[in-house]
This record gives sequence, structure tokens and C-alpha cells, in this order.
Amino acid sequence: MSSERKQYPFRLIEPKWQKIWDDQQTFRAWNPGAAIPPEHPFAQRHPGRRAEDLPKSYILDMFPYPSGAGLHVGHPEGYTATDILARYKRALGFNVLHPMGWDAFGLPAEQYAISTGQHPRKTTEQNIATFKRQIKSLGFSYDWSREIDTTDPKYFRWTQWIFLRLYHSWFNPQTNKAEPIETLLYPQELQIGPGSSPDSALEHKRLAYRDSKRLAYVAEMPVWWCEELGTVLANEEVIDGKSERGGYPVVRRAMRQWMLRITSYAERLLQDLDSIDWSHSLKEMQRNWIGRSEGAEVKFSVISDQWSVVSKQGSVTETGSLKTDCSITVFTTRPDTLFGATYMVLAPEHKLVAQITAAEWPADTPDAWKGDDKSAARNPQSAVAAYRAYAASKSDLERTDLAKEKTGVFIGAFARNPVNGERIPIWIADYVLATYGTGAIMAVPAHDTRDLEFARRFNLPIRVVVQAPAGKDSVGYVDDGESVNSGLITGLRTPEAKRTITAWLEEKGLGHKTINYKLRDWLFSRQRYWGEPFPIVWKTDAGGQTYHQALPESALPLLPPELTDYKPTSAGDPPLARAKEWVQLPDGSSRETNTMPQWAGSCWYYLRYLDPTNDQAISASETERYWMGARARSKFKVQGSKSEGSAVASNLAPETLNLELNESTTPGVDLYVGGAEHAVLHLLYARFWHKVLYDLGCVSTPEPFFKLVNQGLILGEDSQKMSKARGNVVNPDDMVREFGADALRLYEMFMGPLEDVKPWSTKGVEGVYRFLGRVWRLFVDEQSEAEFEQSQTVHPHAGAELLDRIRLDGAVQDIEPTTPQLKALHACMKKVTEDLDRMRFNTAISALMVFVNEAMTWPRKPRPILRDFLMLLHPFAPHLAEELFAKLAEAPISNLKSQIPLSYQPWPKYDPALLVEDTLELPVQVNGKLRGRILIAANAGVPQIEAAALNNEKVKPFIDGKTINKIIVVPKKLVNIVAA
RNA sequence: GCCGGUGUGGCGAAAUGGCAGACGCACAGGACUUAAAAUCCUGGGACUAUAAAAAGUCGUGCGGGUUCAAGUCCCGCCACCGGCACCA
Repeated sequence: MSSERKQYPFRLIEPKWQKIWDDQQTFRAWNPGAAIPPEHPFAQRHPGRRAEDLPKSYILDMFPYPSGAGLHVGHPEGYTATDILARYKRALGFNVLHPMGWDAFGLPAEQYAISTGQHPRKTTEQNIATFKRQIKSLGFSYDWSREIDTTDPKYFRWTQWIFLRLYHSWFNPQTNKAEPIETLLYPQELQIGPGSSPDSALEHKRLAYRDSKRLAYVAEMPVWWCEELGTVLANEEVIDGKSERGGYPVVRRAMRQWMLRITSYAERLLQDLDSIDWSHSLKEMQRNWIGRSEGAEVKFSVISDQWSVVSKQGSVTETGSLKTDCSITVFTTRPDTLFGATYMVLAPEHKLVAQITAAEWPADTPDAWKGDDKSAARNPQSAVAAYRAYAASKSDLERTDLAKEKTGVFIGAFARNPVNGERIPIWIADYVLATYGTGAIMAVPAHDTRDLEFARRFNLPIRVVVQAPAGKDSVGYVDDGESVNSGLITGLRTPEAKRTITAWLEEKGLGHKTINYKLRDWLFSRQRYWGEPFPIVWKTDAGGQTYHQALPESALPLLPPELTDYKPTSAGDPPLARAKEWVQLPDGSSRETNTMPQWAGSCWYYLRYLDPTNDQAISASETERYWMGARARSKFKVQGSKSEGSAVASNLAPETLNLELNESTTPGVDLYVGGAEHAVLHLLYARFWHKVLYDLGCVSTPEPFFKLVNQGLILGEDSQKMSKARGNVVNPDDMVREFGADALRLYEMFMGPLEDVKPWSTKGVEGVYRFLGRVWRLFVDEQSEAEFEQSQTVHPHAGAELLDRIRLDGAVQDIEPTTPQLKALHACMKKVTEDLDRMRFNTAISALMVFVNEAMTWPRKPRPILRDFLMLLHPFAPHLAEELFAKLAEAPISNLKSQIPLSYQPWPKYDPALLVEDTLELPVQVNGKLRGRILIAANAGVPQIEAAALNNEKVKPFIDGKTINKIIVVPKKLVNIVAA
């Protein structure tokens, strides 16, 4: 291709316009109250108006991690879609915020630093430079004055600030929101009586209580430690119990970790999905991740005849008989099956296991119940210890491997079923997770697949308590049915049975209704260098107890120390621990050495774009309320929900703002586009932080992203996922060099619907490139272009000024358009406008092609028509459109009155009257099959149409000799004759 | 297993319940050219039939249904893609 004649001189055109946009700051977005220079296109388009007088549109891309590999063709897909809409919205008269930045903390730069000693900042800067060059070469209309970088201390100062807000807050279940920790209410025994001064013991307890309630709190949590690599690994970096890199063994190690209390927000995160316009599948993913389930907690009392306390080493330290008041609480979604509970299972890690395990096997305990490790089967305690060691050695992945057979050990103890007093055995098994519910279950083998599998293996009783519908086996039946053999609920349908038994349990104090979530609190610390340090120090009190304390806001940003070695210490401390002078403070306290995860910076970046240089706040309140649509009360339809959502977005007084309310003003980011890989984590974390900031009055909307769209993955030409290994990676730089940025943009949008997965085709790029060439030839004079090319050969290093030698085609004239020409234009306007509103870029482009195909046949081309066409083209192919628009503007023409740049010209409005046809061609069907066509006046009446249809020569043979039962005339669509 | 999505020419794809395949790619034929490239024009779902045309039959993963009319709506399957996965 490179040897071929170029379709048009995009290599001069594209850099030319990119420079003009840069110099002019064309796409700078103005905040409320900003002084807008009168020469800026915004001021020319909207003379005398302030930024806040216009409706806003916040169009956001998921910002990239600037990797060393550079941009991928997947990136420009979403970026082009948002850029098209940003340009379209600008043309519609919106004040558009369309920013870009860098999610630049992360592992690759750190690992590169470990192996080369090069500071991650250096690598990061280089990668950002590459990404920025590549993104700029595509001509996106970003406001680069708002560029942010999560690794910039001016940025992460605020990431740390938000962490402090989390640290200084608790979740008040009464108000269902976050509040400053000062409002925390202490339980009776921790309250300070009036006038009395607290002693240090009480003060210590109060501190511990307060710390346990913070939204950011500390807990011992297991992490993966890889001895060989000398580092801690993330879950995703551990494959089958080995490190992803190098395949070295990893072990679970308990470490002190920072956690964020996202679980407090589970219900709101779930509920508020109904108020935002995200795809059905994405909402479902979030719902599944949150995993709400309603059920009951039920208490089972332990009736062990012998009990004992076992030390960590496995030896018995204490024994006795019949420990009373010891009970196990289980969570179940099926309290109606309580009568079918024939055994119980605790997670191996359950706290009560040590306490209730019997010293000796009860008489008649089958050998199979004593565990697979025969050497440990001599008594319950050694069997339990062996099983717990076995379970602990397995990775999460192995533990959840469904294919394997269920394992477990009877602990020699029994519990009493609260509904029927039955004595049932207690087991430990790793199919019960310590982290969900209460870490203990009642097993109902007849109506739970897992319990059934387990019961069959160990020969435990299976009792049917729910009658399956006729034709289905009740054993293993897990759906709703009718309760049987179940005392007071026998005969009730499942929902009723649940209610009844739960009420009964509550009355007896044996249980209560409850809601459980799969969502876990967020493990927020990483043992890494290249991340935000925690603004926390550790101190030791007089009693030798350590406790944490937040740094004051004035200490922010807290910079990471300079290091030469980025590996964790041999003791397993994070790399920051190597900087002893940084860690140890003069007052004897020491700094937290963990860092925040990469998610931290991306949790709130969309708020920083609003006011990126503000050093008093994340963003000024007025600015935040303008861009986030604090006053929006737009009614909107939410996909998949019957009710019409009403987003009353603000908890602030709207009267104080002087905003123009617009129908389409939405609360939060108007459009957020990015990959589906962030469907759960990033989008859930960001929603969580946003809600906390909302509770604390820092932001004015409960949700950050109103409308969200996932662009589909772009596959290689072989329809396989693009990867270096497969050699099917397409580099955007190559495409821009060969075909230009406009062609690349246009192709990415023409491939198919934005959200679909679709394979790349370089031939397809050539196709749209040819289309752009046809657009070019529609406008320019061939002779002058040939001269231009000659002069280019003579002056190979000449710049864009050579483009001035190209003249408009003589057929382009300032003449009255003909009716067919107007029709072609307005049909195109209608289609492109409607398709842009629905984000159907591929069909909008096809409408542009249809127009050009027709316009190519016109002997004379009216300038006003071509001018409007360029408006339609410009969001898709902005460089070419600008260049041709400039050529058109060289001579004054009727509808080019002002000097407003193309990027700020108003969007053309189509005239429906022009699209009305006088004569229509109607298809005529006989019994639903197409048989002929009639030409008929558009205003013809039904009898006239019927007559024409019946008299059509093509139709006649199919109705001759038949009875005509009915003629259906669909106005302007078709005629169907029903005959027999 | 559960949840979500998608199945339409050789390929990417279009089609408020109303002419299936717009637009593009690839392909074929033609014009221009010494020739090629580029460009321009023409063709095209499959099958039957025909010298050609006209024409007919079938056709949107499979099987049913609703309807004058179904790619589109309903019921039951199948395949593929994505997510979750012992969550009680």
C-alpha cells in the first residue's frame, strides 16, 4: 500500500490541524466563572455568555495505564466514540468537558525498576510521553489543560486526602451513611460518665472500639508471599499455587492489612444501580458481585458430652463435660428446610472448632468419618488438626475446584436442631467458607446439591422436607415446593413456610431474619513501592500497645522515599521499609510502609478533571456542582426497569446556582466509555468512594457515572485475541502512517456496533480510506492537486503551506441546490443525527457514504450542501473536514457567515418537509409474499391503493380465480392481499 | 451449574412486527492505460429453469406457536462468547 498513490495528503493535513487546535486551545473547557478570552471559539459561538449559562456535557474515557507497549487499537475505539460525541455535543451548543489523563501507578514500572534499578518515575514519564504522542496523533478533542497523572504528588495528595476522610469516618447504620468518627456512639460499658475522667484502660478500649468502626481499618489478612521472588503477590499473580512469573512456590502469610469498609455500602451500591443508565449485563455483574441474599440466622446449641480446649500445637490443655451455653449460629436462605437438617458443617477456620472438638470419638463413629489421614484418626482432635492443616495448604483456587470430591472430618461433637430437638453430628469441611455468612451451615442434604454430595459420601441421613412437583424427585430438589414432615410448617408453600418458621424462631430467641452479601471488605494495602504511601504513623503507648494515627492534612502529600532497591526486605516487609530514615520519625513513631493499590488513583480521577489545579479542594464546590449536574432532575428511562427513575441528584440547595436547566442534563458524568474488564472492581470501588464523598458533603450526586458503555474487544485479523505471541497485534501508529488518523478513527467506528466484539481488518481500513479519498475528490480540483504533488516532489520537506496550492473543484459553486440534492443532504442529516443520539456510529458512517456516492454524480455541487455535509462528517474525520471547510470558506458563500471554526459551528437541522415524497413505490404482497410493486401518489386513499394493487400485472396471476378475503394497506409501507 | 449476551451472504454488518442482506470488504466483468496501480462503471444469498431475460422455490442456529405479515414477539432446544462459580 505504501507504494500506492495516496488518496489525499493526510500527512500534511492532520499535523496542520492538530497544531492549530493546540495553539488555539480550541477544546479548552471553561469552568463556571472563568474569564473566557473573546478570541476563543467558545466566545465566538456563544457571545456574551458565561460557561455556566450553557448546559454541560461531561464525556469521559477510562484513562489508560501507560504501558511500555504503547497504544493498542483497542484504545482508540472508545476514545474515538467519545470524541465524536464530544464534537457533536459542542456543535449542539453544550459546554463539553472531555479530558484525558494517566493511571500511572502500577506493577510493570516497579518490576522494571527491580530488574534494572531505573526509578519507576522515569519509566512512567517515558511511557506517558509515548501514549500522549500517540493519542494526540489521532486528533481527539481533549482539553489537555486538564491532563492528570495519578503519580503526580499534586494529584495523589488528594488520593491520600480521601483516604484520611475514610479513616476519619464511620458508617452509621441509623442514618445509613458515613459520618465523621466524632459522631460515633459508644456502647454502654465504654461511655464516660459525666464529670469522671476516663482511666487509661477505658481510654484504650475506646480507642480500639473507634478504630474497629472506621471506614478504613486494620485487620490481619492473609497475603501471598513468594520467597523466591522476595515479594508479595496479588491474587491474579498466583496460578495453581505458583507465581505467575517464574513458577516459584507461594505461601499464605498473615499480614497486617488496611481494609476499606465497602460492605457497609452493599445495599446502597445495589439499590442505586436502578438510578443509572448502564447496560443490563453490567448491572447484573455488579449485582452478582454484591450477592445479596435474604435468609435467617439460626442458633444450634452444642451438646458435646466431652469438650476440651486444644492449644495451637494440638495438645489438649483443658477438658470437661457438657459445656453449656455454647452455640453455633448458621446462615441459611432456606429456614423452611430446618426440619431436614441432618448434620452441621463448620468452616475449618471457624473460631469454635477448637473449643467444641471432642477428646474421644463417640462410640460407633464410622472410620470414614475420621478423616482421610489414617495416622491422625486416633481421636477427633488429631483428625481435626490434620484436616485443618490440609485445608490451609490449599489455595483458594484448589479449594473451590468443583470437580474434586468433597472432604471433611467429624469433630466428635453434636448439636441440637432447635426445631425438633434432634441430635445431629457436627463436621468441619472446606466446602463451607469461613468468609461467608457465619462460616457455619446446617446441612440439608435432601435440598442442597452440595450437602447431598457430602451426605452420600459419608453416608449421612437424607430427609425430604420439601415436596417436589409431580414427576420430579424430591431428593436433590432445591427449588420452591411444599413443606412436608416439618411440624408447624408442613403443608405450606416455601415462601410462606420461610416466613412462618422465621417468625417462630424469632419468638423463641433462636434466630432472626437477616441479609447476607457476598461482597467482602476491600483489601486496600499493597506491599509495593510504586503506589501512594499511607498518611499514617504507628505509635506505641505506655502499655507497649501499638496503635495508628493519621497525619494531619497539612502533611500531604506524603511522598514515597527515594530508594535504590525496590524489592521487599528479606524479612518480608514492604520496600518502603528499606528507607529507615523515612520510616523512623524523631518522636519514636514509625510510618506505615504499605502503599495503596492501583485502584486508589482511578477511584476519583473524574472529579479531579473538574478542577485539576485547585490546591484547596478536590474541586471547587460550584465547579463540581456544575459539571456533575447537581441540579439535574431529569427523568429518564432505565433499561430493564419498569419504573421511571427520577434522579434528584443534589443534597445541596439548588437555588444558589444559576444554571440553565436542560432536559438532557444528567446527574454525574454524562457518558463514560471503557472496557468491560473494569465491570466490577474499578466501577464498584469508584461508586463506593463517590458515595462516601457524597455522605460527607464533598460531592453533590450519589452516583458518579450516569451512563456507561463498554466498548467491545477488537480481535486480530485471525479473530483471535490480539497478543504478541500470536503475532496479530495491530499498531495504531502504523495505521496512522499508512492511512491517516481520520481513516483509523472512521474504520474503528465503521467496524460494527461499539459494544460488540469484532475482528480487525486492515482491508476494511483501506475501504474507509478510499471513502475519505472520494470525499476529497468531491471537493478539490484535480489539476491543482497534480501541481501540488509535483511541488511536493520538488520540495519534499515543505510543510502544510503547500496545501494552499490545492484549489476547490470548479464544479463547487455557490448555487441554489436542486430538490434531489436537498433531499440527499437532509436524509443524511436525519440519519447521522439520529444515529449519533443512539451511538450507532457504523450506520451513521454508512449514511455519509450514501450521500457521497450520490454527490459524486452531480455535475455541479452547491457549496451550501457541501458545507453542511462537512458539518456531518467533522466529528468522524475532523482533520479532513477542517481542511475542506477552510477551502470552502476562502470565498464567501451564503451560509458561511461567520468566522467561527468548524469545531464550534452549530449542528445543522434537517427539514422533515424536504424528505416527504410525492410518489411512493409500494410493495404488493399476496398472502405475505412479494409479488409486485405499484407507484402511487403519496396522498392516495386506501381504495385507490387497493385498486392499483389488484390491477397490477405482476399481482394478477396470483389472485386470479381466488377469493379476496382482505386487503391490508399499511400507509407508506406496503399492501398485502389475503386471498384463498 | 448459575447469570448475561450473541447466532443473518465468502467476510464486517443493516433492517419502529411490513420489500431480508443498506453500507463496506473480498471477488468477478468492463472502461481508462503500451502495461500495471489508482480511479470510474457493472454484477452478485442459495437453488431450479433459461441462449439470455422474465419467472419460480427456498432462505436470518434448530423445532413449534401467535399474526394478513416474524430476523424481529411467545414456548422449547442447540451452539458460541463474556462474567460468576461449593456464597449455604
